[in-house]
Amino acid sequence: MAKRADFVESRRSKRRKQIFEGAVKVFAKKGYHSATTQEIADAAGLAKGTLYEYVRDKEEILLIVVEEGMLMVKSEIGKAISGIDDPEERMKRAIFVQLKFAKKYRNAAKVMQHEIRNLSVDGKKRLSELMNGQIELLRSILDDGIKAGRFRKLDSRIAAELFHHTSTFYFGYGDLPYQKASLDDITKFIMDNLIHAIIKEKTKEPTPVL
Amino acid sequence: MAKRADFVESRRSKRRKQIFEGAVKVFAKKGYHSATTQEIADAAGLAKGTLYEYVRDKEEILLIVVEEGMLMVKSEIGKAISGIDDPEERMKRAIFVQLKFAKKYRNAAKVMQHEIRNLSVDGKKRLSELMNGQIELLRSILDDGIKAGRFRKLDSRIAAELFHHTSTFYFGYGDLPYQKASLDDITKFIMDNLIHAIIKEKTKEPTPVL
Amino acid sequence: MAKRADFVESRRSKRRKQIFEGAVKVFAKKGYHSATTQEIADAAGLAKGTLYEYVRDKEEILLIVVEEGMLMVKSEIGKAISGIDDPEERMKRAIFVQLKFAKKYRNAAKVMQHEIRNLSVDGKKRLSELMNGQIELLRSILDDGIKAGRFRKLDSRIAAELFHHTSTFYFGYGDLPYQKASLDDITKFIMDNLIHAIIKEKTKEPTPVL
Amino acid sequence: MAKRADFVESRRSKRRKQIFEGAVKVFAKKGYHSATTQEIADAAGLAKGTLYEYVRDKEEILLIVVEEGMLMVKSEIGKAISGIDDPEERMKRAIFVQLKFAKKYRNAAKVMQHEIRNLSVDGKKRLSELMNGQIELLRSILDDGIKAGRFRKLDSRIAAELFHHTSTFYFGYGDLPYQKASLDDITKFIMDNLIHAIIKEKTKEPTPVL
DNA sequence: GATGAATGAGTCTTCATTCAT
DNA sequence: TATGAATGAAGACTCATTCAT
Repeated sequence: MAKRADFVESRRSKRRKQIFEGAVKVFAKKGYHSATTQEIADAAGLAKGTLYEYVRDKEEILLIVVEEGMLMVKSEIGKAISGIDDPEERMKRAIFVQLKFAKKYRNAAKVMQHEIRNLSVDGKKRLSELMNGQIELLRSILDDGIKAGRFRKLDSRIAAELFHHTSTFYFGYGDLPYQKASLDDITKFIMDNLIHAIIKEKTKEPTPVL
Repeated sequence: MAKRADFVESRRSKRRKQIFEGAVKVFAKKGYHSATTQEIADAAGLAKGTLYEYVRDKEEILLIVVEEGMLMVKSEIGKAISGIDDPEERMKRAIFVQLKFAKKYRNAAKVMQHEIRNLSVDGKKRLSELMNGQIELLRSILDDGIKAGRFRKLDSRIAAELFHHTSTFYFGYGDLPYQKASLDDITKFIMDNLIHAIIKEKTKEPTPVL
Repeated sequence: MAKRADFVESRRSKRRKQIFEGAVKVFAKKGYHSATTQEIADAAGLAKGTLYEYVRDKEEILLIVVEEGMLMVKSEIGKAISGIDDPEERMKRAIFVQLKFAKKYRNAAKVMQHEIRNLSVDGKKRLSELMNGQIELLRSILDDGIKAGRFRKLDSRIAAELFHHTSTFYFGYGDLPYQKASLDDITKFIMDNLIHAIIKEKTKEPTPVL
Repeated sequence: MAKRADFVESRRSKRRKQIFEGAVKVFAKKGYHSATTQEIADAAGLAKGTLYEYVRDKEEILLIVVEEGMLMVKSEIGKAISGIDDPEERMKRAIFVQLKFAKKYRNAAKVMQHEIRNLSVDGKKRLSELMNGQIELLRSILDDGIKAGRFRKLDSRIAAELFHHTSTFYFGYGDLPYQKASLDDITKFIMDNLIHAIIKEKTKEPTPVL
């Protein structure tokens, strides 16, 4: 039994958690570039030097934040749609999870939306796979719905990307003065209306005369 | 005839244009924070000191970029919908202009989407008004369509904000490796499908017998 | 008759006067280093470029201020002591002129006291001669008084330098929060007390008994 | 025993000392404004970044220099007059300490005299208290002497300020070409002559005839 | 002569990263 | 491992001086 190694590993993961939570707070308030490693270390309850024991450089901190956030959403979506068969319901739930996540992890979400572009090429690649996984999940839901004749015949990949993006919009909402709607109103709007973009309307066929 | 003043003014606006174009290039490639004033000056064909003759600080450069971009879109939308009455057509054209703009001024658009949050409170306020104007334009189109019974009865303000945001999504598209769709495909998708989120489906009323 | 040359010369001297007055205002408020040539030009009612028609560089502006100021004091002292014979009276008047000058040209005085050290070696030499002339004037008054048995036998050169410096103290007075005495009180103090440092006291010889 | 805290504190004060000594050298040679932080850091034997670990900004460096200098003089004066009762002797010693200090810390003194005006309002306030303390010390000596009938009845506050200033004159002496007297000669002059400005001359009272 | 736009060298200051303890 | 002092490269901004008009 690799008790020693386990102990080491558990400390590492505890530290990563600390860093994630500290960094989310700081990034959300000041953005990636304006945040200093000192502030992140403080928020994480670590010394600046210690930070660098667990992280190659500042970019890796951003990567931790984004990855950790993605994994959380993905896992929650998985739970939310398991056991559900109806495509429309599955789609709605998947979207709803993203919106719910935005409320709970507003800061991480904000960071994810805005700071991805600050990553290096390598960082983007590493992240791209995660986002791709999430989008493919949405896509599979859409494809099922199309096959079942419940959704419009559309490019499911693009639709998935757009839906994914729409929920990120929701994440950063409120930063600009003109953005005054409540998050709940936006949720409702998306669930009630945007969904029509994909659902095939049941056009009431004119009942035959006679 | 204030010839002198005119000359001075025309030079100022020429310089602002130079700065706009230089800054757009640099911001698009490196983002606001990573761009240096030296790089912007170089791209604008000005000396660093000259830059500061026309701009209070780095933030004002960003503001110029965003404002100029907004004004361009606004003016193009205005032209595109003038003389058109049909709400659906107006809406489609408004969206199409935004998408077209994204192709032409890809860099400015990218900057607008990503760097707004880097503005100071004052800068955000100044910008917020511009964005608000644009959103209100979309909203009025939606309201007309709702009144005419062509659009679903929905919260037109939120719808306008979402549409506005959706087109900005399009702007930054392509930055991440997984984003492989062509811009034309996305345009088509939005025009063909997303529009259903607002259009009231024409349930074919049974034509009256006789 | 060199009319043309005269005209040119009169404009030059008019400009120097403008520069002197503008620079005094600006230097007094901000000090030599913190003053910009733009501010000086503005205060002088000239364009920045025009300033450089009359002045080699910024240092020469300081030189103009200091020289002009010195010449003014010197000329006023000359007038004040002409026709007076009593050494004590002459000394008092010389000092008084310096103090009076300080009230009238407070700004120039402040500048003179503080910014001389900012001059280049050449500038210092040029100025040093002027100050030296003023000190020698005081010294000659002191020497006369010593010869006449009215002043203590002291190193008249050092005494002159110290008196000269004492009045410059007066110039900058009030800049620091603790300096609360009125200028008039200080004048009175110097005239009434400091003068005893040089005057030979008439020790009342005990009148012989009988 | 707070050994750790002590160690930290001792390093801080060691660094402040280094900065004080480096800055004094540089300021004395070039003045506050012309000195660069790089030069100061070099003179202090620190990296530029390290400088800013111990100092908020350039102004604080000046403040350190002036404060440290003041404290040194104050402490030396205290030692010099302790145990002495005769007012004239106390006054002479106080002055002498200032003069002696000028020889030993010529550079610091020069800086103190010239650069105080470059301080911000806050800096001036902070410093003003220190100078005030020193002046009040001189004043108390003067007041004692007046009460004892040894000094002329004069405004002791103004006298203290003037004496304080007179010794600062001595500090910067030698900068201008015309200033050729030796420091020792000036010391002698002040001790022998300037003191008469305050001392009440002993008019030999006729000894009562029995 | 007068002007003020243009220039770029020069400065302060910040902050990611290293490393001795 | 943990720490935080030390480092210096990098960047925003200023301003004396020049020069085309």
